[in-house]
Amino acid sequence: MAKDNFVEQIADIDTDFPQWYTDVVIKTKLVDYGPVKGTMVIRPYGYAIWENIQREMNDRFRAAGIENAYFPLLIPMSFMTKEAEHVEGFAPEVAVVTHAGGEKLAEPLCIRPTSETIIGSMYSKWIQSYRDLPVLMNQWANVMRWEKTTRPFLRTSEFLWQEGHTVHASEEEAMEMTLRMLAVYEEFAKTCLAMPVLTGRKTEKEKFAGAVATFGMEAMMHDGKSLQAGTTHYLGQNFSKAFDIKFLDKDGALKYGYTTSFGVSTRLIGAIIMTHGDKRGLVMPPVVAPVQAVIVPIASKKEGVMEACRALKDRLAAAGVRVILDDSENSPGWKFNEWEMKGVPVRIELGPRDLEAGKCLLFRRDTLEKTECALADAENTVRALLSDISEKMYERAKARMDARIVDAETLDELLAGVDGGKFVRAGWCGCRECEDKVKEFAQATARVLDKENTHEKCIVCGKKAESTVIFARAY
RNA sequence: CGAGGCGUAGCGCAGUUUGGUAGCGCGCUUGGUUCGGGACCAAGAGGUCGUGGGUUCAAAUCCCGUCGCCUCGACCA
Repeated sequence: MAKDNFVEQIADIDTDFPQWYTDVVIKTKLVDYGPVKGTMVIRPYGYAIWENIQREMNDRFRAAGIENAYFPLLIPMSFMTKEAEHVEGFAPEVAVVTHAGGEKLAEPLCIRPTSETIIGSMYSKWIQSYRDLPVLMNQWANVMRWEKTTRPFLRTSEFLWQEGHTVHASEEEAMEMTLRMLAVYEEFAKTCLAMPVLTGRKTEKEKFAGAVATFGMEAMMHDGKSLQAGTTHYLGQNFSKAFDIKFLDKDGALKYGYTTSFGVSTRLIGAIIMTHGDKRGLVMPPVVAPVQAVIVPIASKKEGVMEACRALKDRLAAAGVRVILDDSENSPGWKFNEWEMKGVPVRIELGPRDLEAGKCLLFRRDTLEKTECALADAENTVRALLSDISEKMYERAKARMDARIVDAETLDELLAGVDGGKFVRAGWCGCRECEDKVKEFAQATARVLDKENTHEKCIVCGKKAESTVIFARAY
């Protein structure tokens, strides 16, 4: 029984999760490492996931009146330094271009770590009147942050993302936008990624450099660690003042706009892998799966088998299913394992015995269950199965997450919680010292502020709790 | 930058203690038999042992230097 040692390697998923993760990502040919440390080469199968995410996200942006645009990769250093907190936060991880055209540049250019500054500088030119507002734009782009340690998708030096940037006439409207996009992200995670998330406001310590308030969605990985899967920022007038984004209001007064920004990145692909993956490899949520169904012919040289497979493929494709037919020379067993590893939600087995009976065999990746399906009704059955898989994947992940959120009243309880792979809900007085103390004591950080304050006392100092915080170890 | 580990065929590794013909598994090529859970047989191709120097009749192996990568910390979507 010759086996790739991959299957054996991933057998100890629970004890060595990050290693499992890296192995799965590389072996399933989602990515390769790039020549520069921390960069990734996304291969077609991996990129297809991203394209599906883009398609779904663009639908939602369109519905919110947001248009796509594109801004430059290089940002003059002087732009970055205009907003004090922003430059302080990003300076350590910015890559800088000092030479070009064989000469030293008069002003260094940084490779965008995020585009608030360059977009802000353009917005200041484009906006004059309240009639120009709101400005609602998004760009799909790559950004670069020189990270010290990297992991494919979860933390790479260069990554792909979307960054939305909006300008509004009032504080209320800007804040409403910030929260609205947070809700869009949450709904997207649920519907398209089958991924439950916790959303809420970030603490001062965890907020975006330059923001007034940051909101995030946190997803729970298999090992109980938290992954920030998306953020939205209310920037107030910090950037509009730094970049002179002013408009003449109805009352004739010149006012600064209120801006927001929000983004999700290729990290979402890592989140999918870590949320749903199992010992056999990936489990792709149907909505963003590059391949939704794979047809594996059995005894393909037997009369009529390949013809039937091709006919079935054409029918499913016509019904809007992303389907492929694996007509390679590999044995059926090999194909089963290969496509399971790649997380294809539905496998369709079709052989001589099925043909005779006028049916085929459906295998669902999430539960590993097999069911029979009448060939005549394949389109409806497969589509229904795909949507059932999506729902069940969400329900299971949600149940898993809910079961692993616990409350704590003492630091020891908190430590025990995060040691056991739990999210821990606890009271917090609101001061930075107590937040740092939790990090020091339990290596856990405040992921989000809970929607309601359900705790009376701060878990660290015992003073009155200002809010309830979800603490967890994070990627 | 602090602490560990690893560089030998495309990938994963053995060989290093005790110097003596460059090995194994997977993958790849060709031909044949197979195909309902990672098939089998046969014949092949593929190597500056990370790199520079030293010791020696002889170095993947011993000594000194150097480069790169990985894991764990500090930083982060």
